Amino acid sequence: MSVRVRYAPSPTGLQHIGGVRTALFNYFFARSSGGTFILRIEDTDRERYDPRALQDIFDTFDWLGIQWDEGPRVGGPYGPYFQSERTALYREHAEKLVQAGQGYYCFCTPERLEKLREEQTKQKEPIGYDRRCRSLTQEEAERRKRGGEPYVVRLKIPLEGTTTFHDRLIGTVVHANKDINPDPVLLKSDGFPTYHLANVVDDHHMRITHILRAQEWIPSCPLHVLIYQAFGWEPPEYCHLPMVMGSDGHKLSKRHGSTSLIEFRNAGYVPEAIINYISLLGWSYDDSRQLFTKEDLEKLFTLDKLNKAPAVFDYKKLEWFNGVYIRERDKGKLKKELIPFLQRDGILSNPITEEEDRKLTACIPLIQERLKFLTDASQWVRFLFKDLPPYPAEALIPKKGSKEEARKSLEALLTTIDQWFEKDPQKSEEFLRTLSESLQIKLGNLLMPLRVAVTGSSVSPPLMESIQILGREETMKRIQRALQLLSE
RNA sequence: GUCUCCUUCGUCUAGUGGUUAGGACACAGGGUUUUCAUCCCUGCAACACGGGUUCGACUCCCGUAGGAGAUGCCA
Repeated sequence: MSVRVRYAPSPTGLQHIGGVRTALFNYFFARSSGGTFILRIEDTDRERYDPRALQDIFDTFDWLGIQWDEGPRVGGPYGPYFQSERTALYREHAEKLVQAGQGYYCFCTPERLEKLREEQTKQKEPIGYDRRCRSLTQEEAERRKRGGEPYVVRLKIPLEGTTTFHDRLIGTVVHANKDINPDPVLLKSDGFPTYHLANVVDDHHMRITHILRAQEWIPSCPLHVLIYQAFGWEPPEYCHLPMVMGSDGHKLSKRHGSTSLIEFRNAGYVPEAIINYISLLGWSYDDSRQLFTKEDLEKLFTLDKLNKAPAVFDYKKLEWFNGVYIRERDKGKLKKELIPFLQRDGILSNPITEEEDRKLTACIPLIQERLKFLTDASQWVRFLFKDLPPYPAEALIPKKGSKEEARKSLEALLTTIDQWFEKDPQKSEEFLRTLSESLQIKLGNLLMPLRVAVTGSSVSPPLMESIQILGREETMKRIQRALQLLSE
């Protein structure tokens, strides 16, 4: 039987690291085993539904380059792939359970349940439904239902015995039925199913063979198995993935920093880095390999190399991956990616001018290996496109140098500009070394004032190459201004 | 409270009875370099604890401790 797996997000919030990790593992498992990857939208919570969250799902996976074989936009033989369009199916199944005596109507109001919970908390009793409506006679229940009283459908959890499921990673897990959530709601009073019902019904009808999801679902797994059993269906194979934690050991969330993919994208992360790093959260290939492209993982991913223990999300390591992928990027592609960020920071016009485009192309090789994030580009290239912001005269003086030395350096450089400008780098450097010797100023100290004069900072891309891009006129102007600053 | 899961360097991990416990990130030091970065070298640092089983346990079993997750008409 060929593998069929799904990622089933709920459009109630932005796609985050944890969800995307689950999606990726499902996707890679499908690809590496020649199976099918399905996207199903679990939009059964009408209260929390957010259309922007739906769009975010599409945007996120488009950005990552992950495509599903069945689901929204592409369709498939087991659609529709929005649960909100399948409510008749769930209602029908819930009804079937009631008729079979596996479920029952419950008329308890949210207020009563609220009070019950309060009471249980106060008495330090286990919290859960007290199964009041379970003992209603069928006639009574039917009568109240027909009378228009709001109701939910609950599952009859066996009072005794145990429920067992097998997990590919964890092994066999046994729960005592008395410990399972007492008679969970399957169908809400608004006619929509809860996660438990919709999930099981769809996974069965969509012929899902493996369920890869986070370990936070383990506690509700026996409940799902019970639903399968109530319908007389065979449950799929389970594989509960280790959770992703923040640095404090708690489930990764907002307060740990950026968690939604859109944030990473806006912060200048590159999709290759995200995919590579996330894939190593709870999975590994061997004892040393770190670098994996999406294509690699589509071939190499295997459930056997999953880890059981939760993994702490390390922003530093992600950062490293980001640098790696920026460095090995095609220059043309990098340039295209950089433009929106540079426009956002007001460095390039929108649309970009020919002159800007020429300069940008020239400076990509200068900054590529210096970027950890796409957003870093602005600080490196601003001086090439914009006037220098004011800087103090002291900035022109090297740490182990004097004002006089700085002045001398700049004057010498200004008068000899034609001898080091527009020459090949080697000759230029040769000249500057000679100049530094004749002035008795160390090369570093000779060039630092120039660097600051031209770039406005003591940290910059390679100087001579930058100056080539800046142009002779502008360079001279900046040196003159620096000299003026020193004489004030 | 109850239930379930988990436990190797600070972090991600390799390891399936006999290893100087390996790699990566981070950190520290050094080299290359006109700054920064890249690159290279070196260092740092771990089997939670206690019992078994065994000639021999990081590896198997049982406890303890610690951590996490779940206990909704959210998923």
